[in-house]
Amino acid sequence: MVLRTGNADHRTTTSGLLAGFVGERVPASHFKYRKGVEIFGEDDEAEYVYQIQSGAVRTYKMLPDGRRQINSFHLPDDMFGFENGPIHRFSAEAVIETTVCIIKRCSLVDEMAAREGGARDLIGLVTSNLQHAENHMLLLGRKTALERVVAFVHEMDERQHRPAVIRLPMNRRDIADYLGLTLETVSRALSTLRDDNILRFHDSTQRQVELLNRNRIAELNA
Amino acid sequence: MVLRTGNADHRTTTSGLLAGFVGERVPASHFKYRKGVEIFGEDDEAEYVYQIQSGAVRTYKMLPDGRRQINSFHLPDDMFGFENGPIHRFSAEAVIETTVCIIKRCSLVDEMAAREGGARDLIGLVTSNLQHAENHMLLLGRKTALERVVAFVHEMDERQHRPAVIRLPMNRRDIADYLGLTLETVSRALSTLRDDNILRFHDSTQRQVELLNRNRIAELNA
DNA sequence: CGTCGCGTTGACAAGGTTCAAATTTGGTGG
DNA sequence: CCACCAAATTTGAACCTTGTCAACGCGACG
Repeated sequence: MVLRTGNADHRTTTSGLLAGFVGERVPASHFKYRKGVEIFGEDDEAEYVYQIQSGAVRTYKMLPDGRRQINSFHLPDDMFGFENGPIHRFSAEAVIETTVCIIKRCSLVDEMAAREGGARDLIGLVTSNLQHAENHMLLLGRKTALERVVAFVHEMDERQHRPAVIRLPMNRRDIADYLGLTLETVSRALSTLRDDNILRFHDSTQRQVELLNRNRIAELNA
Repeated sequence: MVLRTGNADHRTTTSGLLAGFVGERVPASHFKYRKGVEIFGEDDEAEYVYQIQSGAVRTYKMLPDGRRQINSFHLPDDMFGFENGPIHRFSAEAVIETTVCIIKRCSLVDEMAAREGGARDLIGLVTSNLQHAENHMLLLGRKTALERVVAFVHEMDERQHRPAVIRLPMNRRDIADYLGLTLETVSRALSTLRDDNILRFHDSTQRQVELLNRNRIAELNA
């Protein structure tokens, strides 16, 4: 089975793809959102497509009683908010202070459709999201708490290109709502991994993680 | 990679969503798969796209130790197996005896791309899968066992156009692997719904379900 | 210097899983 | 036609992983 690291690989191509448009024929502007601010809500009109310049965004769905499921985290260069229909199917919020590049959805779609191979790129964009969702369903439906947390740090590691120290922009509750757990369970799993010398924290807020044993991580992630 | 032709009943006709294409310029044939037979495997070459004529198909991913997550069930007229890349990201099996219409992936994609608005249709196809996956992540990450089973019968009810009696082609284990539960938990939840007069079984194998109170179902499904 | 947000940890509860057994059904072969 | 067996489903009981509730520590910030 091929190891698919979320949609990180597609996302990088995506940024290049978008670079070919923005500023040439598709108007774009920049916006800044402060920590915790909503970018768009479920069922809002899908007017814009977003690309992150700095910061981090969570997209999520909620149940009426407040239970929340985060679909994905978006990091610099990632696009989000692309919809086929006229309505957003989920909400988006800034996890920390975030700068985004905003493109009008209709102009992007028109331009892409007109361009040679543009349709294929758009399908690739949606497909990479679908691929991530498929992997995440397997995680949510069938993995243990420890496996989920391992998968999470692995994903973050890959998406930050295996840095010396992973920086987590989100808090434990966000991680929990992404992994279908409680924040306490996430905390305990991370402590277990720390005690097993698989990772180490580099700051007092426990948001900077060094992976001490990527082999074990990859093993546990199988 | 293999197109299993062992029990094939080979013809060349057309129906359903693809009627606009198939038989005109895109060659198609029909195949029959017996209960439990694999249609394609994860990482197989994605040579064909499939549309169900009769029967039912499950698509799923597996972990090395055998844990399984079913992404979705496909019923008559549904398409499945469409990939952007050259490789299937999951496996597909016939839940019961199933007849499918098979189209070569490359010819379908070419034809769709050439056609006016065809690209949009393809994106819509992928998007509807993504939408289902997003809803399913919410279910897997945040819903209780009873809520999941309610959501399942609701989905089956809708997809069979609210029949007098829902016919479930899949067994309890399939339902469990779709909902991220065990087959025992699914059975217990269905028994609870039966005891609460929300549904009733119409046959000895408990595969035919009558919904006695669609309002309660819709409520619980919120 | 008090408060608040965030994270960790402990004790306990509970929802779901595991293991086991009984029942039913459908299929197969004698 | 009947005996036998495998597969599917239900149900019970024990167990365990995860959730819930609470306490505590720490740093940031007004």
